[in-house]
Amino acid sequence: MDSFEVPEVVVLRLPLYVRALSQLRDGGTDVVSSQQLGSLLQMTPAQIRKDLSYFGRFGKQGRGYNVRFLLRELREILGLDREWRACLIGVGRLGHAIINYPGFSPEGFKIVAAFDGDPKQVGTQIGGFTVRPMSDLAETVKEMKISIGIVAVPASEAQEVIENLIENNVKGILNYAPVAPQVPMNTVIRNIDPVLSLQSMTFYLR
Amino acid sequence: MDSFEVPEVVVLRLPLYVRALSQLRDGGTDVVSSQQLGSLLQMTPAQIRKDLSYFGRFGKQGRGYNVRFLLRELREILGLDREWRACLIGVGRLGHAIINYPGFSPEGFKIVAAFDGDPKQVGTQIGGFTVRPMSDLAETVKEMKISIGIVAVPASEAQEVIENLIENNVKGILNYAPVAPQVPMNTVIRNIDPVLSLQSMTFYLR
DNA sequence: TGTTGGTAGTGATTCCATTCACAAACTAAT
DNA sequence: ATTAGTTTGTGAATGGAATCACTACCAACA
Repeated sequence: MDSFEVPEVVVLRLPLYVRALSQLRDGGTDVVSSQQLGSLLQMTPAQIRKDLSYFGRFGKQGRGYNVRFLLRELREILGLDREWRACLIGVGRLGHAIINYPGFSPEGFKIVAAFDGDPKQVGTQIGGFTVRPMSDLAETVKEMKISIGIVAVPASEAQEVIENLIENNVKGILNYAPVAPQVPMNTVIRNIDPVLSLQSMTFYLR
Repeated sequence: MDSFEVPEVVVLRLPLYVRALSQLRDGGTDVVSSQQLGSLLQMTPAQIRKDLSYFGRFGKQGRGYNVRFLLRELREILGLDREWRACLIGVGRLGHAIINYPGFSPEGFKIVAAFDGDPKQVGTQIGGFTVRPMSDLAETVKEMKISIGIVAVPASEAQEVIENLIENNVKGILNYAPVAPQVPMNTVIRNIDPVLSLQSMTFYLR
């Protein structure tokens, strides 16, 4: 698609629209205006309309957007109309929490394998999975068609693990380690780092 | 300070500098140039210099920045030169993981109390704390000088819990619930939402 | 003590995102 | 039909952030 002409900030906002639209649909709303959506999401109607206009014309003048239709379109644009298979690397405390997190699978993100570099962890049972050694990564990724890697290893090992994933053609990385890993341009990385969030928050709290 | 003239994006980057500088210091580096820091953080030297210039003049021309000095200054600017006390709301799986997460306290963020709305959870022991009922929030926040609330309750309860915190003068919220809560302008909220991250990632993976 | 190489700080510039504002188009009611 | 009231989609205008490019400055060394 013409992914390159769409500003990244816009792509980052699309999931917010998806979530809001899902709520509206569940609440029985059939049609919504950019005005209403804007007040729900605390943003200007103009921004919503402009964002959507990058991808097509989804609304009806004088009326608004059909909730179900727009939702379906946005989910397709984001690639959410199919299942995404992910593997977890690192089955410590954080890894446990991730594998048991109930929010992923309803949204189509399925963790299908767990790995750990520590031989003591390998073979143990976690959340229905047998923990695999890192040496199995290549084979498992290929066999299970894994396209996303969720990294929950200590900071010191994160870069190495991520490089390992990338070598095995995993192009999406969700990184929980408190580092800012270097990745090639064709891979997509998202960092989850609560400490960074807190550290910028305190600036405004002093 | 003159918090209002500093763009928020700049404040969001300061913690990245803090982290990189800490690593450099631990690695024995005394002086670093914006060039070096830039290649470490994957950003342009000019941006780093401009960012820092909002707060003062920390470098020496022809030489660079003294790592320890700049680190100390940035930590002070961000308010990281003191301890921040936080409470956790919600002691389910996610809450457990948060309370046991070892990354907070080395950075000066101490969780000092845990709450839950579920009467069955109240009184149980978790990570060294006795879980308190929500009715104790006001008193505990005041007594323990809590300034940050970490929200790990189901989406349906998040808005209410957050309003409760705000009413009790907690002005910083770290929200793990998959919602975009509405907060007054004088409170600072940061959302941790891995599903949103994944949903924007897939756009580029299709 | 000059000279070379390098770097910070910063106004000017460019680039990009957001907002504005309006024509076109739809609804509903008279 | 006509009209009044909405709302979209979008070019134009605005606003703000990133980059450029230059000056002032520092260190090292011949």
